[in-house]
Amino acid sequence: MEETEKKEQGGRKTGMNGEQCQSLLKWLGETSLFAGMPDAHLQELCGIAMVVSYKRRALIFSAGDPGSGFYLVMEGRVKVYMISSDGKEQILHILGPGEPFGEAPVFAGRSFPAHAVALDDCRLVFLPREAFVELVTANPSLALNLLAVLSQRLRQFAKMVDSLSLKEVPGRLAAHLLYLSAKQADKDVLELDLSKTQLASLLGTIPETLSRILSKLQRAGYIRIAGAKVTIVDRERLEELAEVGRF
Amino acid sequence: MEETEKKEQGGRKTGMNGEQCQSLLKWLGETSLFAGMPDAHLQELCGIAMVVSYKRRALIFSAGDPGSGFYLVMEGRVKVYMISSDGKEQILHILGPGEPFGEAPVFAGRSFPAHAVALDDCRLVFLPREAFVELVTANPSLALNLLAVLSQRLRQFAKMVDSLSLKEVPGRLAAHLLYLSAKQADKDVLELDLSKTQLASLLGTIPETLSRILSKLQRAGYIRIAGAKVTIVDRERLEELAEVGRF
DNA sequence: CGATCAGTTGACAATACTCAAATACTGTGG
DNA sequence: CCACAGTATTTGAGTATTGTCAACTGATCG
Repeated sequence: MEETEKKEQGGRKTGMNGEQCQSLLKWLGETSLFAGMPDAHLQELCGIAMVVSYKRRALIFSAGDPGSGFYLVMEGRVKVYMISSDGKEQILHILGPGEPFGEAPVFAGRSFPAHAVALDDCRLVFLPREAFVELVTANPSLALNLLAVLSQRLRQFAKMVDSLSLKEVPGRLAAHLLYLSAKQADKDVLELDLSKTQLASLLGTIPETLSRILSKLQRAGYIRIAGAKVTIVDRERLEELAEVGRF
Repeated sequence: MEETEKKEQGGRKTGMNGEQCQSLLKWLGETSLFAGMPDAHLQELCGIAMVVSYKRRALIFSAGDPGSGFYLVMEGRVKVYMISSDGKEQILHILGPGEPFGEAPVFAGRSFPAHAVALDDCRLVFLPREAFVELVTANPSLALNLLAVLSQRLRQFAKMVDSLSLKEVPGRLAAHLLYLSAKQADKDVLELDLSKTQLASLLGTIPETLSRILSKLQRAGYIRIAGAKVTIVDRERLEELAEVGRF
């Protein structure tokens, strides 16, 4: 079946033939969440999994929506964020292939605490709550993987809280640039994977402020900017800045 | 045995006789983490658990310490916090009886991401990692409880990030007062359970700023302050303030 | 080609932090 | 029980960082 059928918010559920199911199984087995799970359990997982597609900018869920399950990113990137009453957004996470999101309502509370939209055209795996909980119950190693993922995320949040309250924007920016640098192959030439407006939201500030601080860092000889390409000129001082948190 | 023996940082391990072990078992069974666990497993748990005492202000662990296990608060309160390079602190959590802390390193990473100190004289249960992981493996319902606790904490953090970046101090303070109000029996007369300095740190600000904003709210007729006692005078407007985030 | 949106820059305002000092509070040793 | 030392809390004056508003440029997309 290549047929697609509409799901509420623009998501499209794709039916699977046997072959597609096989490849899904293989893919699931390679995610950190399901790594090391016996094939038999992966089979079951495939049985309850649905592949859904979202176009760039499509809303995946909103804060307050009942969380009937959670998602795993296959392709594309997803933004999880909150909005203040006057419309300003704070990005909580950007998730890429292999990463799960929306798990919180599966185990605690019953609704999503934040909003999620597709940053690119996306393919996601949706895992419905009940079936998934059964699977966790039957499968301790899955539970341990999950606990590891959530624990890791708690650490990230702790760092985020720390840097929001203890560091000024230049410090947060420096830390983010170094984070990108650590993730990439070319350690000194970074490609910003987000628009500067989105980056501002991730850093808890606004585009104007980010723009000013980027030029300030360039003038001071820390970095060089060319559109979305940022070159680290003086890594030492950038590290110092990320550490101290102020310019 | 009433004997106590020193543990590194001022913690004292208390040996148990059979009767004490029974009461520990009963207590564990009543925590949300271990609620619903069969007695047999609680027995095992008791076998690996150690009760430790910390005096007020004693350091329980520091960021970077290897996490050989995690804790459960029996009596007293514990503060989990981070420190900036210039010595300012940001409180991440205040934990009371029944609440676990330090779980992250058990499942992800190997070291504590934050510091923890006793706010009062405390009794804690310490659960060593290896033994505990085995227990989780053998006991799916424990895993689900744990997942619920971590998910709940993720929600809290999300809110914290949200309010740190999207709301100003008056908004965060208002939200906190309403939170206290919701937790207490007397809905309108609140007893601040933290010193104002500590409350400032929890709200991501400094004592001077908190002090000024408290008086500002009092002058504006939102609340009345008498030492550590805060009376909510105009709940509606306080809710409005917590919502909008600005004064 | 016009329209919308992302990014930049300037002028200004607001919020919160720093530093300093006065006062109140706490706990401890005598 | 008092005196003292060390904290907490409050207030003032000044500063700094960031947010707001507005204008302008340049890119992108129908």
